[in-house]
Amino acid sequence: MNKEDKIYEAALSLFTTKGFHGTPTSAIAKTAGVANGTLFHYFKTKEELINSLYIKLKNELVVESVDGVEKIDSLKLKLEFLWSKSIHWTMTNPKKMFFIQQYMYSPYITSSTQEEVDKIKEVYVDLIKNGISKGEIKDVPIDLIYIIASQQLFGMTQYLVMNPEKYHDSEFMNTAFNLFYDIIKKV
Amino acid sequence: MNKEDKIYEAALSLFTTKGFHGTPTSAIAKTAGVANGTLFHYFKTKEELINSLYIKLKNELVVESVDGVEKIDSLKLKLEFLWSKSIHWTMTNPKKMFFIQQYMYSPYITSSTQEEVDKIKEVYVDLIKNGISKGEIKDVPIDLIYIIASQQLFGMTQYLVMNPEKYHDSEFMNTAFNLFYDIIKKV
Amino acid sequence: MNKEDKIYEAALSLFTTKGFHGTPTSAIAKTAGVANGTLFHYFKTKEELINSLYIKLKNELVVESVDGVEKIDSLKLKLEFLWSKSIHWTMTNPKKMFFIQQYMYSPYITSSTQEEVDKIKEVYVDLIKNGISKGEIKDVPIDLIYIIASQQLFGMTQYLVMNPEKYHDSEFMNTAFNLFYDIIKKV
Amino acid sequence: MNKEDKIYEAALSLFTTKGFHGTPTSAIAKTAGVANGTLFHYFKTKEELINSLYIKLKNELVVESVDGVEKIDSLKLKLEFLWSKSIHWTMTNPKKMFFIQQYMYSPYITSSTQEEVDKIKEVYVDLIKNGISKGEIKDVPIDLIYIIASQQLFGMTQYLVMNPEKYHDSEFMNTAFNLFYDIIKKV
DNA sequence: GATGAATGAGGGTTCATTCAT
DNA sequence: GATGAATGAACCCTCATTCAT
Repeated sequence: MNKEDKIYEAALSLFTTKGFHGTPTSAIAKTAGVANGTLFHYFKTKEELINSLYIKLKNELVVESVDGVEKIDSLKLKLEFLWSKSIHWTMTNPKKMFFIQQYMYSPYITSSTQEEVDKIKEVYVDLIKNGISKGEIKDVPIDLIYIIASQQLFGMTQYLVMNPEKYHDSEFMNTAFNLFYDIIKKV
Repeated sequence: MNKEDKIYEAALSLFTTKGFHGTPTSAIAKTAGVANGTLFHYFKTKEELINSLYIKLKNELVVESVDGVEKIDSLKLKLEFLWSKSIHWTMTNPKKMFFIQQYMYSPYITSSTQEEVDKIKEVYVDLIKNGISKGEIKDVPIDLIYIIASQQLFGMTQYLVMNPEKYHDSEFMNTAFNLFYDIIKKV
Repeated sequence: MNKEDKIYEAALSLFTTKGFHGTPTSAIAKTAGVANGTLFHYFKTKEELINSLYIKLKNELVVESVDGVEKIDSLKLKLEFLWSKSIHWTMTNPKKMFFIQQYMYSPYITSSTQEEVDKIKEVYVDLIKNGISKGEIKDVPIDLIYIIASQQLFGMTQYLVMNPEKYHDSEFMNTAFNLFYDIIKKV
Repeated sequence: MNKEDKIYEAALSLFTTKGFHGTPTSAIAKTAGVANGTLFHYFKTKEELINSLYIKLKNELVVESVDGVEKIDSLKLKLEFLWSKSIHWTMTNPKKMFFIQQYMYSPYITSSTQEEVDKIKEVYVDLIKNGISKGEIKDVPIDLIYIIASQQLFGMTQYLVMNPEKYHDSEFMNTAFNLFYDIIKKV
């Protein structure tokens, strides 16, 4: 792994377990196995590091979830595809999802980062808009749908991380998806 | 107001706007109008302060939401009562709710605090159990229901804080509650 | 015991084990079982407390050692009497002797305290002068004799505190005294 | 001089004149001409600094006193050599000896430091053992001899620091050594 | 690019002392 | 006399960041 990625990895691990201010840059450098100053070659400041990491992970989540969705026709199946891919990513990378949840509303994440991340979510917003215009999704403000859907997804991932055996229980996972889909689908 | 409460108030305001480590204890003391050392007379450490504040607010939310619910019979109405009281508390104390959401998963909140707070949620868990046994709520793991319901409520409060005019739109609020209730009610 | 003495006792115990600056006045008050402010009724400052304690203990050592010496005639026996009484006081009050040794050269003990304590030692100085003029003690500067004799005594008490069984071995104690007396006696 | 040594030098000077707690680390750094943080680059804590300094000085005293002693045959001459070299070191470095005496029994010096320093004294202990077995030194517990001999030496240095002109009075110095040697030599 | 010694501002916390009760 | 809440100056130490190598 190159040094930049080693730094990302160390930062992810330490920020989630010790918090932003509980993690000295020296500890990140040590864990990453690089010199103290090296960190500042790749990231101008500690804040730049956490913001870059945040964007990187959000992107990763979306990119991995979205890959292949265009081949599916039905809206419900598209949503199920995205939902299960997102869940899969979380189960494979629990620390990453935990990081996202933890820093989502933190003051370390700048508004410019928020804006950049907001662009990524367009993929989902378009899908919802489409669903509403086709009458498959409730005609409720898109922001609200988006917020509630993501919160719901986060809730589910939290539950699965605490009860990982359920992840392989396909009956449960089916119920779980419906718990998600029922909120937004038009009756 | 006594000095302890003044410190709580200042801490709430500063922690939500500047973050935990962005808030020097000196700033809290100054805002509270007390001497620096006084803060440490009431709270052994800065971490003890944020944990105490967290417990206090969680308690306040539950106590104020629950007050009066015992007079209601129907489960759905009970839930609506709790839901709207919770929303009401949030709209009246947006900073407090924001604080709770922001620090919920932060490493500053110790596991012993989490345990103490978990006791409070028993009120809700009992209600859900009851609903399940009466066949009014989906027979899904209680933990899951609880997580998803609270996440959903948080999502809604976020939306309302950003769009406060909707709070007085009773049609919207009705839809909103159903968005919540539909997830958990047995079909 | 009255409060002043309780404070002295607590201070002695804490100053020897934790040091002057390692002992908050609050800890002294707590150990003494009095209120924080009470300490400052009896001693204007923390420094006044340690100085008073030092003087008190030095006095106690001399007073208890000297009591009865006037009835003895021979110089050697007078010295043996003082020596064994001093050793006895140390074995009975090891903490007190340890305190004296520890703070003897510390900057917390003011020069005015040193002067006051120096007056006490006149008893011994007179004895030495007398011995020199009678040709029983080496004709060496009195200051030197005094310093060396006390250091030697301190050395012996240290050894006895570490090997308390020797204290009851009268043969050893006899040798020990001669180790002391041989230095100063004229050959 | 390198920065570490500058810090040692400043610490020695300030600790002896102002005491441990009377010396802020900031004052040490300023006197040493380095930045505040630099001190903590070399010594994790203020306590580590004083302990390192203590060990360093004790070592220095022994190393400088012992150098050359192996070329001497007679026990008495060996002792005289060590004694006068120790006195010489003290007269050349009075602050250093004062520091050692002042902190010897202080609670800042940890027991692990004491243990490390105790190893150094083996050189002297071997000499004493040897002397006892050859019948030249009194057959008294070695610990006792060691304690008393060092206390006596300390006493002498104290006297000489207060009366430095005596240091060049060879008759006095001769008497002084005998005052030391008489205690331990077998009659 | 990589290093790590050096920096110094900043912050949490302590604690001797005061004073109203 | 006795209390203990309140004070705020002072201090140890941390740590993001720089820069000469």
